[in-house]
Amino acid sequence: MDNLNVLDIFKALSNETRLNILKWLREPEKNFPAQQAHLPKEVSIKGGVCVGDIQEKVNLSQSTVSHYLSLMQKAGLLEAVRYGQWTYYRRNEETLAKISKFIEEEI
Amino acid sequence: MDNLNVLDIFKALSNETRLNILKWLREPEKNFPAQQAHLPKEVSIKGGVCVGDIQEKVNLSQSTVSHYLSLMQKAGLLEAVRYGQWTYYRRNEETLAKISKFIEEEI
DNA sequence: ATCCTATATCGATTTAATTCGATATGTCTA
DNA sequence: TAGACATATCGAATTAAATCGATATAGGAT
Repeated sequence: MDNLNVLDIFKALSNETRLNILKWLREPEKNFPAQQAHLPKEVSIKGGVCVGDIQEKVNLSQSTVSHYLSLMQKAGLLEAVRYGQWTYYRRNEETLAKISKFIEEEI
Repeated sequence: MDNLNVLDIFKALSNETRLNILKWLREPEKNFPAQQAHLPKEVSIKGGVCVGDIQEKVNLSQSTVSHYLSLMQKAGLLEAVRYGQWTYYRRNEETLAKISKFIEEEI
């Protein structure tokens, strides 16, 4: 949570599926039709999509997708919110903005 | 030369030494004292540093450094200018700018 | 307590990246 | 043309990433 772990971020971005996940999470409603179906109306995890919905879309094993999401979270690209038995992942815009700035200013 | 090869770019950026090389090439005169010592005064390869000077600084084998530079060039992060027996590598600012924009707008 | 479902972790296998020393290529100089 | 450098490429060894199925954990429902 502290400073950017630039190497882990670039490693996480070096994979087509993971890039797609990030891209799709820009517009969760559009890309994940069943989005937040498990949440009661009064709860909302803005921009969050659960692991199962993501897995269905990427067509890789459950363990692989879980691993990918965990990698991205550790790199700071995603944040996770747990609701009941579901984990909702959403973009961490702060890191995305920082890494873009980092390329402009420090690389 | 065509469009961004985003995956190759991120892979190239996923390595500390390669990141350092890019960073150092922002200020070649400062980071490579012997910079362009082989060039006659009337020739200038703006921002370019030869493989040997880079190798000396990173302290990896000649073949590894050559390979790194080639990777970065193929990814579009560097461009190479040959002068005599030397190859001068310099930053390709266009790609750097594009990748930063890509993160902002498309990931 | 038991079962079901969602997600995480483990262990193993396959595939890709790192890194080297040796060799090839290309250019300059004598 | 031969030798000396600078750089590139090759082949091999080691290390890391990708990916899976199986199993563990944790919450919800009966």
